[in-house]
Amino acid sequence: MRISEAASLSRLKIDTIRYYEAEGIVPDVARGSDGQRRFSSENVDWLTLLFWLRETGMPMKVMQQFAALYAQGDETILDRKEILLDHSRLLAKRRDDLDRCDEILARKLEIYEEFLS
Amino acid sequence: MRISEAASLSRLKIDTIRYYEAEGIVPDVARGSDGQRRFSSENVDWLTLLFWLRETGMPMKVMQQFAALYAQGDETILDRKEILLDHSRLLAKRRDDLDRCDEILARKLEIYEEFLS
DNA sequence: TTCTTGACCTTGAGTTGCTCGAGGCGGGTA
DNA sequence: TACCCGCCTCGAGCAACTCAAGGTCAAGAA
Repeated sequence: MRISEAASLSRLKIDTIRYYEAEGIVPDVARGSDGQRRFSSENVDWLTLLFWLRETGMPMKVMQQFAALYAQGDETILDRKEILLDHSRLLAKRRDDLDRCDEILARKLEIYEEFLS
Repeated sequence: MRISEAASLSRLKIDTIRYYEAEGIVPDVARGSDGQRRFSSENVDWLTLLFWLRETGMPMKVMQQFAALYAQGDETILDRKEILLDHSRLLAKRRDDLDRCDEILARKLEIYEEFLS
């Protein structure tokens, strides 16, 4: 498939996909005889993973590491597992942040309500 | 208190506090006779709120709006309430994102485990 | 008293991660 | 044939910091 379809499936924007490819975090994107990118469903799965990792705060540098490990093949699975476990710890921290912010908002809103009544 | 104390209490970095002030989202920071900033505990409360809003993804533009409303006084409380309610909807969306990403990570890790065993 | 240290100041440049605009190519339709 | 559409590359622009350079001032050591 072409880039627009890959974009809507992965949720990444077209520009972002091209940028990621330039940054070397999307391996093996084929090109048609017209010079346009052709994405396999494997590519799309990868892009989708990238979307979620980035959306939840993984830095580019880590994604680059992750992609480099992926490109090296199966013997790097332990390292990749470490990266994903680290990220899931980050997710937990983010959830705490959200809770904390929710509390603060609730308190502020309560004060507003008091004022408005 | 001085900027370093305000920073450690609010969790913002010193540079970020100065940047925020320059962007007009920290109202009324006093200066001592030495030209250095002096923060009141009100200032720190405000900075802390900014920290949590930003940490959870509120854009600068919205924070600027929010700060401008705050500076105008009590008759803007309804507008400020709207902004905070919007933000709390954003928090809910973020929580969904985290859950979604958690699922994806769990699935990936499962595949890794299968491979490793 | 002079010297150094440390916290603060301003200004301007650098960084990250996109995002957009300009200009160009090739394939399908009116 | 003319046009539109989706794709391409390259380079600039943007948001939100972050850091480096160079300067002031107060307090304590030599």
